[in-house]
Amino acid sequence: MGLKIYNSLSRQLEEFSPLKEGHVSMYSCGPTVYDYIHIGNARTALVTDIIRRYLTYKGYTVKLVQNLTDIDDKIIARAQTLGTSSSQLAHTNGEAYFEDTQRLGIQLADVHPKATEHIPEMIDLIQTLIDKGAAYVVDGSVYYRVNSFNEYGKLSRRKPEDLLAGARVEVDERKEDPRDFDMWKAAKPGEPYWDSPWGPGRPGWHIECSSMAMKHLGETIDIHAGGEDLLFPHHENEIAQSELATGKPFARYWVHVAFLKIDGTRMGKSEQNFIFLRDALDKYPAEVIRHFLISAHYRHPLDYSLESLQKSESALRRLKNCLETLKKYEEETPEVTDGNSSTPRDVSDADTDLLSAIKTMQSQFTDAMDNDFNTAQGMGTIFSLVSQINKALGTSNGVSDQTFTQAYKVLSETCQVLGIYTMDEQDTAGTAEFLNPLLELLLEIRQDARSQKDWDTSDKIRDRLKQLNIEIQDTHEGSTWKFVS
RNA sequence: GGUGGCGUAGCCAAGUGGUAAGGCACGAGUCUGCAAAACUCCUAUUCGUCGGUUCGAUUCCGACCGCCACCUCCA
Repeated sequence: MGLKIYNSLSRQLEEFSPLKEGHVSMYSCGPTVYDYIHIGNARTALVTDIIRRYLTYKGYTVKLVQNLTDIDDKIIARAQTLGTSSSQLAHTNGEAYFEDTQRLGIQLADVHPKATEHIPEMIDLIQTLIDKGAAYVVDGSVYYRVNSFNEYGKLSRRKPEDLLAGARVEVDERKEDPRDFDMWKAAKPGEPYWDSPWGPGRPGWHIECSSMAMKHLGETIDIHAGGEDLLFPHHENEIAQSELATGKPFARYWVHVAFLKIDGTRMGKSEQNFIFLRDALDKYPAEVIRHFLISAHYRHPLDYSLESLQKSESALRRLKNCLETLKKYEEETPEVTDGNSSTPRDVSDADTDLLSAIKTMQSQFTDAMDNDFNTAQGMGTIFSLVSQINKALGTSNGVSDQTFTQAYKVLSETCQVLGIYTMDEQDTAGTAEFLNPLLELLLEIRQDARSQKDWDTSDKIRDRLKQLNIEIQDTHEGSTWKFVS
């Protein structure tokens, strides 16, 4: 079964086949950098990241472009209140965006174009549209003539009369039609501007994405992603501009990510109910936040709460325990490298069972992800395998080290598609190495005390270490320690 | 008013025209000197309500109730 993607344009699940075999071009609408991003913004960025990781896992070569809108009304307004320049503010927040998303484990896109660095391309595109009679100039601003594109509304399924009936459409006497939107905004006094054939001004939001997407990915791109709020008018307008200019389909698959909610309503900057991603990252590990954000299908709303994050933390602990146990197995197993790996060895029933469970997980995980990137379901398959591995680990019923090694390999690779298991050593690793001999000594002393039933000493060591965030774990194979928070 | 979506156990959340994945919590157990940690097991005759189609519906259709979003800058 191949990959299916829900295409907002057709409102259907479609078989995915890229324009150029083996290659996928993907554009994701990035942030307007007038502030830090919140967790809701992060959801879209994360979904994009996972789609890209999965396509790569499937063997595609993916080119991902994600823009930065670094000039717009909000940036100008915010810069004024902060007493800084728009470009400085955009630069600072742009850097913060990269910092935050990378902390979340989101890989950098192949290109992160900035609007202000593509003004000539935008001017060209606007000129093309004017030449085609699809735009008109009024007082130094350029408007797109919606009436000139008869497919307008095909993405959002909005009819002209519906739009007009809304009564919330901005009234601007200078427009021929209330639906027309600006591609070039004439600069008001004091605003930053770029020169253009129509006078000083700045690009409109929609033209930015049209022109940057086409510049970096060509006239037709495979996947265009963004938050569901962008469907109208942003994406509708991108289509109108791009398709009228080129006469070709702009994007073949439109992917829209549902909102992150908080207390049942949308998390949004205007609602003032958001939580900055960086603040969340200060409290929870990146994998926990990732786990939470992908615990529901991307087209379904997800409600943010501390409780949900705690659930993710617990779930992830279960996964990590399993992975770490398997990893130890691998380290303790000398690699058999006789150059001929087909050496026959005894394969027990238990091996066969676990090996088949691993295969089942792989195919079910792929099925889940092939079904419009169903991360929630994919996660389910991962945890089912964890359960089976734990059983095998617990019973020591003759599962070979090689099988556990295989389990570790497959499980960790699968988790990495979702980005919920990083093999990077924790920053505590160095400290742990230093402390280990000391702790070994303490554990030894404690063990002596326990042998003599000196519970006071034994418990004192345990309790005092606990106060230092070091937890002693007594197992049947002796005592171990680890950091807890 | 127009458009789209959602309602599944205590909570979160997949899913299918043929009888409900997974996670968290709870409870029980294994281990332990006691704990903790870890692991195992257990938990929905039922999928908002009412009708209809069907041999059979949670899944399809209709109505209703409740919730959310977009139509204005927002991922």
